[in-house]
Amino acid sequence: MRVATWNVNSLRVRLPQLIRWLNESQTDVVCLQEIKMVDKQFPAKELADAGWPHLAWMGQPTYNGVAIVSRFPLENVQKGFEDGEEVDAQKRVIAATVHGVRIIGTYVPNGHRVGSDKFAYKLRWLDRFKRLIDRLDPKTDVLWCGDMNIAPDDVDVWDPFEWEGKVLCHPEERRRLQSIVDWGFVESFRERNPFASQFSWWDYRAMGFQRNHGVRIDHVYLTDSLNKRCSNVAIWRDVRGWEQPSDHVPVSVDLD
DNA sequence: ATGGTGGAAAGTCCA
Repeated sequence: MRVATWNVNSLRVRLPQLIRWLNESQTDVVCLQEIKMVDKQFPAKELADAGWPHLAWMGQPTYNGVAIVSRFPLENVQKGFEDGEEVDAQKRVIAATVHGVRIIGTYVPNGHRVGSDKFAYKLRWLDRFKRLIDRLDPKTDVLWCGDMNIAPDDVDVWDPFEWEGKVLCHPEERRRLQSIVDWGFVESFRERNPFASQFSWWDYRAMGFQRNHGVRIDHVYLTDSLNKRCSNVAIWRDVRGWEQPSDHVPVSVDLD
């Protein structure tokens, strides 16, 4: 089973690319972020006709929005935190079980600038997500993927000196990510590529992709049982060079 | 250089 994550930056604009990429990559399940549409706009028929009929989505006007697109049935779909706390107006979490694997897709807040209200929201959001993970069992098959908006280490940034202490790299967000990982996750890409500097996002501005000014902020985390079943991790860099690309590329894992 | 480009949506907000 191939499972992936992709921040599409508008599913309306990127739908042809999504269907093309699903076919070329033969991906079975993909978690999407930034679909940027309300629920009634979701292209369920188009995706079903293309061969991915099992769908869950949670949109909002203009911003955010997450979805799961699958060849296989989705069970126990969860939309949002569903933790009894105040409902988050920003739609950033969706989960479902596929063939016994609990798949959680997230669009972690960007945080804008360190010290801003948005950065404080990002840290609160990560604390709340940690509590969601704490309610699960690390001995079960859990896959957490998405646009994490955090570069875990300096090697995940094109210029770590330029980025030091800034949003995506600040110690406070890295510490929170690590505390979630410490619950019982392995970061699938870094586990298999200890020293590789490969990126998943490049700024549209200032020729970011052409100059390879990128960061690796899209990740797939696996519990130990799933990590043992993982035979491959891929960052689909070429997709960034397609016509009218998202600023992010897909990241996939293969589970035997 | 607090810029730049792209997307939603119709003047800005967000990344």
